[in-house]
Amino acid sequence: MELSERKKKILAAVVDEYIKTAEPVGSKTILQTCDLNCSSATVRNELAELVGMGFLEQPHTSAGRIPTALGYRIYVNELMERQKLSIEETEEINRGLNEKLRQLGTVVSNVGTLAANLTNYTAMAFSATMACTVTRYDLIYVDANTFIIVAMLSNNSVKNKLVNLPISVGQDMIVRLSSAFNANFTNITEEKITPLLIRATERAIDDTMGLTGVVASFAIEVLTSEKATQSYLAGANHLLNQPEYRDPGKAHALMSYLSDNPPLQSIDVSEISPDDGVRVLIGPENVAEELKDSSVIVASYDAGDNTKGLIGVVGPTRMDYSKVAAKLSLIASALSARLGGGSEPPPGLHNKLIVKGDIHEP
Amino acid sequence: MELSERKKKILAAVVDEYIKTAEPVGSKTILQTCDLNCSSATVRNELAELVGMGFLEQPHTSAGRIPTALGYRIYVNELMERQKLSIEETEEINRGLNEKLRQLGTVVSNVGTLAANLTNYTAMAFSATMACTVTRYDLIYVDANTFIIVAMLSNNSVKNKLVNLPISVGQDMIVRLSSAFNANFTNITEEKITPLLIRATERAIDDTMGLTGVVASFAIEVLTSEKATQSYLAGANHLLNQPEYRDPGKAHALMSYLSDNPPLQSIDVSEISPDDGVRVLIGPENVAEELKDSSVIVASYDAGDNTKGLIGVVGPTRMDYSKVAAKLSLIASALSARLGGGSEPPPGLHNKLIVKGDIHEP
DNA sequence: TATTAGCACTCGAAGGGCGAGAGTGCCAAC
DNA sequence: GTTGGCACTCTCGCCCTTCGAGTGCTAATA
Repeated sequence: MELSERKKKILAAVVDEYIKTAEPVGSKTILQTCDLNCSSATVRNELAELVGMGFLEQPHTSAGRIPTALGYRIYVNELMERQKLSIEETEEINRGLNEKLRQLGTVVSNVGTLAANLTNYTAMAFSATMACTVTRYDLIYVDANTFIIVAMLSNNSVKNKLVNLPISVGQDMIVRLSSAFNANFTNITEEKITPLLIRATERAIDDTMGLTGVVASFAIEVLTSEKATQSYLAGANHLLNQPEYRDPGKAHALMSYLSDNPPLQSIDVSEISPDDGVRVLIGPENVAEELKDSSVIVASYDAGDNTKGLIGVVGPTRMDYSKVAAKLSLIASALSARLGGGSEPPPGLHNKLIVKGDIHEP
Repeated sequence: MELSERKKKILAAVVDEYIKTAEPVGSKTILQTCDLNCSSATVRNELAELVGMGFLEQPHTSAGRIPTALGYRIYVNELMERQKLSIEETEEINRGLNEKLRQLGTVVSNVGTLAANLTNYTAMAFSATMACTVTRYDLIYVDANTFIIVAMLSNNSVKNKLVNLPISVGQDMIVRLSSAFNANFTNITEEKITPLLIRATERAIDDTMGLTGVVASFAIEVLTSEKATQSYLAGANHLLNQPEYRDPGKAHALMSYLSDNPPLQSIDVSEISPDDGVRVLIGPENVAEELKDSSVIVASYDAGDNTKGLIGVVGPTRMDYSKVAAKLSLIASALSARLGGGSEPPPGLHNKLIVKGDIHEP
């Protein structure tokens, strides 16, 4: 079914206006915002037809019109003008990214906070890594009671741990331990590190003190955590900005849902539009009951090293799709450029050398 | 001014009841909850006197009484029975701590989430570390284009970074670099690592490729980040549970304040009661305007390695002081035991060995 | 046939009045 | 010092009315 040019104009005007004011918009208001050469009566006729088609609805017989989920969908797909971010806004995002990424700590939480701040909506960040293995162990002998485990992973990140022993251990033992691990524990996934393997190694290197077990459980812990997904909720306060969450019950329900089950998990990455890297889920298009009258905008980024990340923003269906989508898209692609290919040097570091990998903190 | 035994009983009853119901409590209700051998009229007289003394107030002439900030203060200081947590509750906290600490990642955010979950209030966690230095550098040669920096800090944590070089570097250079850093860059604070020192070292080891700079800036970054404080807000949704934040404007204002300026920063650690390690700030006792009608309960823990941490809980002045204080106190001391002295082995690891320090992740 | 002007109509939001109920304050008696 | 009793106060919830924005419809018009 094709919409006439005028209907499109009117539908777009309703959505735009409703996004701004959160109140049903009437025929007169439409006349003021977009210049159609006709009277309010004509607009009313058109509005009535749009209601019939399912793009608009009226809360009460004599109120203005508000968009339905379908209406928003048409708007997002065809009608809305793709926002160009102003230079200031682009600058702001880049500045934010530079600052946030320079600070150490989990990228995920920083990105979440950043997205929330920049869009003024509640944001979630999410990242998942594929299974990986340890490619190399280094055990650093510190003193008779102390050594450091350093493990290099297949995704090029490095993990370490300081181990204090209640008894003395010779440097030779550490060396033996190290070569045993490099021989038997590299390039295997976490499940392959069995008690059997540990027992065998202990016998092989004559380890009576359980050192093998310590290093092995470190490896298991690291690999498990690497597989684990991280998620983060930021800017919950922005929810309360929106009049549709005026009812504390609703706000509470949604917020609790968001803190417990980050909805980004259920999003199929393959469905993200390839051209701008953004996906919009409007109201009932969300599977979760709690999100049926909210919208979610998601962008995916490539965090390098086998890791895919998602950033999303949650708000009322009456959301500034155009602006938020533009911002998320920019954030995602800037992130991919910084974290992903590694072709660009990370900001704020020597540019003589390509320094890859992150600083790790406890 | 001394309160009669009966006045104390009545005041306690009012606070207890109001904490439960959030509604002004009348003389009859008091008679039901605590058995005083007198009539409601007598209670009314006592109530009137308590109002006169400033411990209670009435919202309207003919409503029941609610506690004033002063009333809560007396209650917290003298009246409330120090809750003994049930075995189940203690278990729950310990289980929570074990799980949360086994998961990798920042302790701060986990502790915050845990406190929020266990108390059903909004929680904040905060930690600050004293200045520290690098005590030892190890540079691990991986291949001609790659090496790993491992730095041991004076607070016994270990940091690392993987460096990729666009050009080849010999193993001998890495060794020279390593000994130079151990000679000149250990035990100095971040400010002492000057361009001058870097230049001098470069000349000394014949480094024309800026390697010294890379390692030095890593050291600076690590030391700076170690000084930095972390803070974290969790369980924002619990705020909306409380009827006093029914008004979305209020809820929003408080939540925004909490996300932007974690109020724990301003808390003077020295004022925390030494016996249970908890401090209670009631309503107007808070300096921040936004917290004037909320209460904050804070506990401090020792995260070991020169690090002090705070966990706090924010809620309406009508807060379950007794239970929350007990829980926070337990969480804090359990945390101190685990992170602090190092006298106890961390959970879930070999108990043959004392393993200290954390696993670090990107 | 599409558009317009006009008019009656509908419905929600806002405001005022009313009754019920909870709880007090006070007084006189014990 | 305590008690029973009674009049008083104030809020909350309810219903009613009014007001106004915006519609739907119809008949006239280009």
